[in-house]
Amino acid sequence: MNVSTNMAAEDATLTIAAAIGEPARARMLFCLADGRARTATELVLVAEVSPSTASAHLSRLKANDLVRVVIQGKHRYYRLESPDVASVLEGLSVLAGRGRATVASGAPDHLRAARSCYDHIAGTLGVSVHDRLTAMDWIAPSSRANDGVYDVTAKGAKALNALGIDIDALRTARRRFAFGCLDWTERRAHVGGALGAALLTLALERKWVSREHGSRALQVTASGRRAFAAHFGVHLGVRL
Amino acid sequence: MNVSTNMAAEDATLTIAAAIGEPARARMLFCLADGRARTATELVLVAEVSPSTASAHLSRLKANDLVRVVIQGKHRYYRLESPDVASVLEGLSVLAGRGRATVASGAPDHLRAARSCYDHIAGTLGVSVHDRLTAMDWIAPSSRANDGVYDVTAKGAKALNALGIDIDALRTARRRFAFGCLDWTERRAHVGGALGAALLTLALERKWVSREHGSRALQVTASGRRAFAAHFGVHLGVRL
DNA sequence: ACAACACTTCGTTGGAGATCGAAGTATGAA
DNA sequence: TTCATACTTCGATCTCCAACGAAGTGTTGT
Repeated sequence: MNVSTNMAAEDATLTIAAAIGEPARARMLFCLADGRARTATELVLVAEVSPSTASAHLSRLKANDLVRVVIQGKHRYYRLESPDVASVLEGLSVLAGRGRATVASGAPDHLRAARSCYDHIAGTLGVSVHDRLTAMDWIAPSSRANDGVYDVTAKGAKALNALGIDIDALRTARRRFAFGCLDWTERRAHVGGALGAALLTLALERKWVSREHGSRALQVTASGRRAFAAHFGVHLGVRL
Repeated sequence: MNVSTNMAAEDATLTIAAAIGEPARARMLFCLADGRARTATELVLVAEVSPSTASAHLSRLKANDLVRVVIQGKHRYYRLESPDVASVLEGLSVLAGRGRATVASGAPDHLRAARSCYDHIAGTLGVSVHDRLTAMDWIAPSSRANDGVYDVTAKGAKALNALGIDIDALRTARRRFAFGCLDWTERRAHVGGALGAALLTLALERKWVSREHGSRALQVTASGRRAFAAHFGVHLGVRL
């Protein structure tokens, strides 16, 4: 039983890796890595293959639980199945980058500083926000330790509500409320789940950050710089 | 420049994924995931291919910096290039396991509890040891924050030396002294690097844990249970 | 009802790469 | 020296799967 389950697990793992390791599929996945959903036609364009070929690729990605699809009228919206997929993608790219580009010192600065991971904020900005939220006791590891899930404290709920985040609404969402999402480049956690998504949405709405076209990079605006300092005590130095 | 580097990075990442996503190569990598080195012939056996085929696979893995080889006489010892490779392997297997086996609730218990990751202790045991070492102020994040690297405190050096770990020797080793190695199953860090390896070696020597044949699982012995409690304050309950 | 669009399914083709055996190099052992 | 072992390189198959176009299903708009 031990060996056979091991075999099966290795098999499934290998299949996942193979699914990622094909140019057209990889392009699609990287395109979805910012957490936004795209139609099949949009993915046809980034994959640079015919619609029929793209369709085959997408159904394979779906079969392997790497993407999830929601049908809306005559459009099919594809998105990553979970933030974990984005994390693994990032892990692989760290491995890929280490060989020759150690000189370049990790990711490009604008990507290190702030970027989206799935639908929340990652990079040094994301990690800093996570750390401040923890330090200020706005969020705390949930009762069941070791599973990386967070709860919002009473103090945190008050403060976040004041910022315009409806904590109660978030709690009733079907997805995990908040969890520590591992960031490969930083080797630290940032806030994922419904709360993480709400924070990114807030930051985009208030124009604290803006998405860079066709990239996961986030630009922190001048007002955003002030806002992160005022609300969270996160000071984005010019360093790095 | 932005787009082109993005493309190149995606290309490299995709190549890594493809390298893992081939049955024979995946079997080799999983075999090496416990951090021990094996000869090419041993890997021929686990890959279940001819020597010539295995040779081609190994040179590809080497070209992609997934494994490193050290030639010793007429033997070639292959080992994973870094703990990061093992981590990515684990990340992929978490993705693979999530689809159908959510019912089985993550990894098998004996793997969750204690296992080797590369050459250090992972699983709940590894995470607990990491947390206790931090809580007792034996290790602390190094001056350059956010890079996941740890230093040993004076207090920690004394205590670890008393346990038979030669801290000074570890410091002169070419590899990183200690860092937080991300554990996908636990979503928490355990101690990696030279210190992590030394801890596993110590635990094996003193028979606190024993390796399970052909698996990364570690069996905690009765005396190990007592030792982890006495030396580190890690109490391995019967729970889970 | 009909046309335009968004995708998928099917059947065929083509090419990359996994495989092997045979032959070659290097090390160690008798 | 000679044989055996450990591993690689080379050249030739062969298998798998990505690719496409053509035809199908389903949805929206007019």
